[in-house]
Amino acid sequence: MQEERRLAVLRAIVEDYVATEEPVGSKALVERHSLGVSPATVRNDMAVLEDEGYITQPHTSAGRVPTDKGYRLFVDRLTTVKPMSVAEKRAVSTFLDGAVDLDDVVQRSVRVLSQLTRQVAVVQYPTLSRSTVRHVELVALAPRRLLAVLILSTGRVEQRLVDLEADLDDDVLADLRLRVNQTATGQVIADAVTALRGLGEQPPTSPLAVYAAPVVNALADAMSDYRSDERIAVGGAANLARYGDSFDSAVRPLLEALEEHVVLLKLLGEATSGGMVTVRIGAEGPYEQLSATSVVATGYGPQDDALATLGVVGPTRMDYPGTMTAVRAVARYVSRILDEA
Amino acid sequence: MQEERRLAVLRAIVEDYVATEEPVGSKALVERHSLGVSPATVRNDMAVLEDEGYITQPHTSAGRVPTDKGYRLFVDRLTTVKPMSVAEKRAVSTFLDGAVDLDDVVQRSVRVLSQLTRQVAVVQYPTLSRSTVRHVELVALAPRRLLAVLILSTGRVEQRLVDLEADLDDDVLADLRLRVNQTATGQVIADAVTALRGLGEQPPTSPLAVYAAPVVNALADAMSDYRSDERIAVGGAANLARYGDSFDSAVRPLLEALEEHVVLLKLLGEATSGGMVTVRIGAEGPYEQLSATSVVATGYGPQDDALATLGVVGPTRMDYPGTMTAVRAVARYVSRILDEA
DNA sequence: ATTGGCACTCACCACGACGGAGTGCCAGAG
DNA sequence: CTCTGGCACTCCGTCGTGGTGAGTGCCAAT
Repeated sequence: MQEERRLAVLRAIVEDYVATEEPVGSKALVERHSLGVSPATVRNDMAVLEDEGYITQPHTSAGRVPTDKGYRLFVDRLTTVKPMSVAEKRAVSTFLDGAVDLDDVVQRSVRVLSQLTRQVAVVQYPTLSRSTVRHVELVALAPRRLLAVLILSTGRVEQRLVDLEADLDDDVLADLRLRVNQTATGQVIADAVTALRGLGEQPPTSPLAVYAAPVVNALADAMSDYRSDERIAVGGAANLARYGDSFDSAVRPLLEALEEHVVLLKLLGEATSGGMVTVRIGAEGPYEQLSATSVVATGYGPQDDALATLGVVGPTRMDYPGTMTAVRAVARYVSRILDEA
Repeated sequence: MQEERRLAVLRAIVEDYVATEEPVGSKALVERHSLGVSPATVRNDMAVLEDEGYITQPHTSAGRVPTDKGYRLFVDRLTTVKPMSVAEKRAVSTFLDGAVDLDDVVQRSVRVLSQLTRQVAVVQYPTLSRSTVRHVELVALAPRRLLAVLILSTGRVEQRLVDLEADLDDDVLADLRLRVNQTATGQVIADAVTALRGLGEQPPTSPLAVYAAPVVNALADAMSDYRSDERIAVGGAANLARYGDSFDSAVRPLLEALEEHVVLLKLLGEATSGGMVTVRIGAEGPYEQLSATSVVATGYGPQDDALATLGVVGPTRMDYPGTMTAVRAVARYVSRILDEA
């Protein structure tokens, strides 16, 4: 009985604190929420909640503020899924449907997500590891230089300049193009890399010998290099301005992190699939300096295959239910678009 | 005589204010710079400078602060070119030399520039308007869908998905590819667009009729669309954290501007070439809200052809000589790289 | 034209008083 | 055993107060 009410109190505290950004006291609580008990009772509950570590008071005789542990409990057990408004849904779909290519999809996603959550949004470009090679194109740029273009099943296009040690011959180039495509097209990129390596080792007598190696290297480089060096898009940094207070403690380290894409990737964490949204609260994350920020993320990809991750970062004091549904919705929608492509 | 000293005083004020970020008084001035006159004299000079609008005092009986007009005079007449240190030069060259393709060059430039100036750096991707079409590739993705890849002389690659109204035939595709390349390759993109439009109008009897139009449209779209929607890279936003004070007045609007690439492009302004660095100070710029920020920019491109612009944005109170040389140096270096490619 | 002197002006800081929100505890009621 | 009303206490934030010091403007002297 009392246990239930205590949780209700915690929920109320979190909601009020998120809304007002100010420590919330017992009196204000019973006024704003119809808990059906008196402030004194709430005070007792709050004392217990504080003992258990779910809330603290910044100073004696100030209201209470949720701790990381409090937010955790709130997220795990107290959130009621809040559906998106029709207007929001339409906004997402119309905005994302206008995308012309994969890059555009990602960039638009960042935009919608940051606008929807009024937070900093981060979207990882779909990982290549599971994608396959659609086509390889070799284009002569100069007598001894060509451009290798790699087209992947996700629609992503990678390019590499290749310098040769001998002048190009159109016929040889055509031959090489044919062979490379025969070897790589349709393969998952991991397999394509090994297959190509084989192709690179031509008997020195073959007219291909001079060209094959550098081209193969460039392609393999583009593939494997790209797999680890995963790109991401960031948007909504202007929302950081809303922090107002706590500039040094929260905004500065976050601004720094936003430029370090490696950090961001680690922050987003492992992609989870199937509509599961991961929430990492404050110090639960891997970075000391970001102990005042939370991450709400989820995986996305065709067939809900979690090719990549998207999410938002924001202050621990954030609207978790709203953010979670927004993240989930955008992930779903992007996944569906990738399905179609 | 006095006129000269007054300018020296202005220079000293600007330098001190930039260094200390605090209003500078007459006594401190004569101590830090060997002006050879007494504080009282300096005070008289400062009174004149204030009358002429080059400096102001934030409050009565506080030190003086340069006005926009003061910075302008400083930049136009009082800056002594400050060469970069050898270490800095080497840092720029080694960092930029590692770039693998055009995108990488741009991204690395942003990084170096922001680190060098400790300011927010902005680099516009080379404009396409003067670049020529190197090659067009058409790749079948599905029976009724193909990917059009546009390769330009700058090394940039654009892609567009094309949906067809009839199933693809390999021969027709090859024919189309050939024709498109014959029409477009080597042309400046403006010309390529008109030439392609002609190609799009096939007699309905031709087997090409069904395919040509959508493909041509996609390509023309990619070209003309891209010309206006110019991309830019931004870096060093973390340096905004150094503003510390004046958060609302300076950081917030700037953060907002950084996401609006259109705004940034306008801010960078027209590309200037030939080593000329443009400085726009505070309210001289086109945006009311950015009246506390200055822009230092210059054009760059192969043969110093000002294909695009790069620069930094920062507080009006910034180290103009240092920033100008850094911007100039990076622009030179990037131009040289583009020359080679 | 420059300088030293002098009175004046404020921003800034430290100090202390005070009001108010909020708490913890206790005794009484259900 | 749980809830409630009352009460004393704590402490943050704010506001006025006065002192301090950097800096100025003006003036008479050099």
